[in-house]
Amino acid sequence: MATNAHSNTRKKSQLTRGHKKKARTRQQLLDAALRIYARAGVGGLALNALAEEAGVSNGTIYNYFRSREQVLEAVGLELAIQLSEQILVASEAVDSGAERLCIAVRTFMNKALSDPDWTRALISVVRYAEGMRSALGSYLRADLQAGHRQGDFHYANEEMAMSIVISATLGAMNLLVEQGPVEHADRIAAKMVLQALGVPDEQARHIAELPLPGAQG
Amino acid sequence: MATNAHSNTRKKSQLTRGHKKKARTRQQLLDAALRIYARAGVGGLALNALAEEAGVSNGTIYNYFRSREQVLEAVGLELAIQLSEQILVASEAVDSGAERLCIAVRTFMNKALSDPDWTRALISVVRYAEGMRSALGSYLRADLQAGHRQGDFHYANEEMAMSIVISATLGAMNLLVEQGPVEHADRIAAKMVLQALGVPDEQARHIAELPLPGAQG
Amino acid sequence: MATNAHSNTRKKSQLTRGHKKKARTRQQLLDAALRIYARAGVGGLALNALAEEAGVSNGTIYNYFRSREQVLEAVGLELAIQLSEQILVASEAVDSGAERLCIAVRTFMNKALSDPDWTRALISVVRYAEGMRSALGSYLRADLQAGHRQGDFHYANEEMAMSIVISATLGAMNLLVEQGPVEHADRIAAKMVLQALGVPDEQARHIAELPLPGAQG
Amino acid sequence: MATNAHSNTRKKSQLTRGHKKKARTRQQLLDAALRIYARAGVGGLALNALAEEAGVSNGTIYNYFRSREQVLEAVGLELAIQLSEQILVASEAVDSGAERLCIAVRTFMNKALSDPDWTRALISVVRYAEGMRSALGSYLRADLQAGHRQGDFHYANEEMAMSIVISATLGAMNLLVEQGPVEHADRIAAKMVLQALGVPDEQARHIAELPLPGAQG
DNA sequence: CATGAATGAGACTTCATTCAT
DNA sequence: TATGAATGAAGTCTCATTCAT
Repeated sequence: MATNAHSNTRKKSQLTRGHKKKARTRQQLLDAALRIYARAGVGGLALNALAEEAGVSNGTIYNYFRSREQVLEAVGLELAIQLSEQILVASEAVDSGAERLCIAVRTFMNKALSDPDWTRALISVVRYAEGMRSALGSYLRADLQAGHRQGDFHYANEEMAMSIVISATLGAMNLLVEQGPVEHADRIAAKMVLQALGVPDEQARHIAELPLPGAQG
Repeated sequence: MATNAHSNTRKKSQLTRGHKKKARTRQQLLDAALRIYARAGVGGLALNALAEEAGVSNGTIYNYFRSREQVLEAVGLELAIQLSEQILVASEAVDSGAERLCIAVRTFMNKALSDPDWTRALISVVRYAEGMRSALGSYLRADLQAGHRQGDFHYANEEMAMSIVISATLGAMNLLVEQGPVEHADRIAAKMVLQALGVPDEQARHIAELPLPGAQG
Repeated sequence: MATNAHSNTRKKSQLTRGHKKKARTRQQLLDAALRIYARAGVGGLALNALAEEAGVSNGTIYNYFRSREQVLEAVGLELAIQLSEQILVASEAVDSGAERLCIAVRTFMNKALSDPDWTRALISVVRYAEGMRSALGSYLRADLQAGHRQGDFHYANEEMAMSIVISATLGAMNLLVEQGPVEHADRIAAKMVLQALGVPDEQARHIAELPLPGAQG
Repeated sequence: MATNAHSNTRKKSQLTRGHKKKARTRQQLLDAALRIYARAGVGGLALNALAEEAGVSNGTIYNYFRSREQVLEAVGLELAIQLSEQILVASEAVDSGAERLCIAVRTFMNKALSDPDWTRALISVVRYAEGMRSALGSYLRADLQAGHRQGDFHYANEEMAMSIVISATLGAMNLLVEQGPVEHADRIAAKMVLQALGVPDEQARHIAELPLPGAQG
C-alpha cells in the first residue's frame, strides 16, 4: 500500500548511529494506524487490529502510548507533519500568496489521486480531531494574509475564508478518492478556491494554470 | 420554523388526552438521536444512551427499529426531510438559480446560528452517511444547472462544483457552531460560494445582499 | 402446511353450539406452535413468533397460558393426544401384542413420510420433554406385556425394552424426515424392532408384512 | 480410562511449576462446557455461565473461540475425539464385526454408568449437532459391513440399520443416566441390538456375554 | 522492551412478561 | 378478551487496558 511511502526514514531529530530499532516500532505503529484510518476511519481504529497491522503484540502498543487517545493524538501529529512537508516543499520559492495557496490546493488534489489511502486518513482525521485544522490553518493563514496584502484576495472575514478554503479543498479531495479522477481536477478546484477569495476569473485561471514547481516543465 | 417542533417538552407522564400516543415514541427516539448526534456525532450514538435520552427502556427501541443501523438510517432520513423543508420553503418563488443557491446557503448559515444542535447533527450525518449528500445534491444540482443556463454560473465540472459548494457551506456552518457568531456570516459565505461558481464580485455582492424571502422587510 | 390437518375440529368436550370462537384461539396457538416446532424445535419457539404464526397479538397468548412453560406443556399434551389417536386407530381390532406393536411402528414410519412437520415436532418434543415418553410408554408397555404373555417377545428388562423400542423407532423416523424416503422403510424398521424383542427372523418378517388395517386391502 | 482426566481438581491459583498454562484454559473451557451440557443440554450453554464454570472472565472465551457457534463446534469435536478413543481402545484386536459392535455398545453402556455427565453431554450433542452422528457413524458403518460380510448381520438397509443401532444405544444409555442402573444393562442392550441386526437369539446371547477385552477376567 | 492471556465494562440484541386501553 | 407498546433481564460479542512472564 502506498501509504507506507511517507514515513519512517527521517525524523526531525535524526537520531543517527546507535539504537535504531528503538523508535522504529513507534513509526511502524503510526504507519499502520494511517493504513487503518484509510480503511475504517479514525473511529474504526481498534488497538488489536493496529497491533496486528503493525506486526507487534497488542501489549507493545502500551510501551509507546499511554492510551488509545494518545495513539490518535500521535497519529494526528504525524499526519500534520507529513502535511507540512507537502506544503512547504511545494511552494518553497514562491512569494505570491495567491500562487502559494494555489500550489497548495493543487498539490493536495494531486495527492488525493496518487495516494488515496493517505488522503482518506487525512480526511478522517480532520473530521475527527478538529484540532487538526489548526495545523492546516497555520500555513493557510499566512498565505491568505499575504494574498490579501498583495491585493489579490478580498475576503470579508479571515476565519470564514479559512474555513471555506479548507473545507472546499477537502471536499474536492474527497470527491476524487471516492468517485475517481476528474480531468484537470487540481486546476479546477484551485481556480474555484481563488475565485471564492475574490480573484477575478481571468487572473484565477492564469494562476491555476501556472506550472507546478517541481514538475519537470 | 417548524423544524424545532420535535423536542423535549413532555415526558412519559403527559400522555393525557389524545389517543395516538403510541407512535409518538418513534419521534421521541428520532429527536433524542438528533440531540445525541449534536453532542457526540453519529459514531457516538449508543442505543443505551439513546433509550435514556428518549426516556424509554432499551428494548423499546427495537419496537421501532430492527437494528442500530436502521436507527441511523431513519435519523438520516428524518434529517433529510427536515432539510428539504428548509430549502423548499426558503426559495419557493425564486427562479434565478444563483439567487436560489444564495438563499439556500444563507438559510443554512442562519440555521447554524439559530439551531446549533440540529446543525451539528446534520454535519455529523453528512460525514457519516455519504448517502445524505445525495439528498442535498438533488436540490443543489437543479440550482447549479439553472444558474449555468442563465449565464450566471461558470464551472468546469458539475460534480466538483457540487462537492465544493456543499463542503464549503458545511465548513462555514461548522465555523459558526464551533466558534460562535460572525457578523453577516450568511452573506459572506453566500458571496464566496457565488464567486467560486464564477459570479463576478459586484454581482455576487448584489445577490448576496438581497433580502431573504420570508424576512419581514 | 400439512401440520394443520390434525387439529381444531374436535376436542374431547366438544363444546357444541354457542360460543365457538372462545377456545378456537387456543387451538390456533397450539397448531401454530407445532408448525414452529417443526421448523425450529422446541427451543426455537419464541412467543412473539408464535403469536404472529397464530395470527393473534402477543398479549393474547397470556389469556390462554400463564407462561411460556405452560405453552410448551400444553403443546406437548396436544401432541400426546394426537399421538394416541394415531396408535389407537391403527391397532384397534388387533389382539396380538407383536402385531399391535408392529402396526404402531409402521404407522409412525408412514406418518414420518406423510407429515414430516408433525414428525419433526414430535421428535423435538420427545427430546425436550422427557415426560412425553410416558405418553408413548403407556401404550407401548401394554403391547410389550401382551407380546410377552403371548410368547412372542423375550426381553430381559422391560424398561430397557421400552427405551430401545421408542428410541429406535424415533431414530428411524428421523432418518426419513431428514434424509428422505427409503423403500419399505416401515416394514424394515418394524422387523428390526420385532427382532430386537426376540421375535425370530421368519416370524418377524411375516408380521412385518401383514397388511396394515385401514389399508384398502 | 483417561477420559475423565479433564476435570475440576485445580483452580486458577494452582499454576505453579509448568510454563504452558496458557493453552490450558482452552481445555478448562471445554471441560466446563461438557459439565454444562450434562446439566442443561447444548441449548442451555450460555457463555456467561461457561465463563463462570470455567473460572475465567467472559471475554476470555473469545481468546479461544470466535463465536458461540465455534464453542459448540469445538466441544462437539472434543467429544467426538473422546468418543473415538472409547471405541478404538475397546475393540482393538477384534475382527468380528458382530463382536466389535457388541463391545462398542457395551462399552458405551458402561460409560453411561461410570460417567453420566459425559454421557448426558454426548446425548445432548448428538441431538443438537446432527454432524456428530457421522463421527459415530464412521466407526459403526465399518462394523456393520464387516458383520454383514461375515454372515452375522442381515439388514435390508444400511442407513436404517445405522440409525436404529445408534438411536437404540443412545436410548438405552439415556435410560441408565436418567433412571439409574439396571442389572447387566450392557449385555441386555447389546443383545437386543445384535438381534435387531438379525443375529439369532443363541448367538446373540453368546456374543453379548463374551468377556470385555481389558476386563481383568 | 516484548509478549499475549486475561480482564471487565459496555455495546447490541432478543424475548418472556406486564399493563393500559 | 384482544391488543401491542413497554419493559428489563439476560445473552452474545468487542475492545481498551492490565499484568505476569
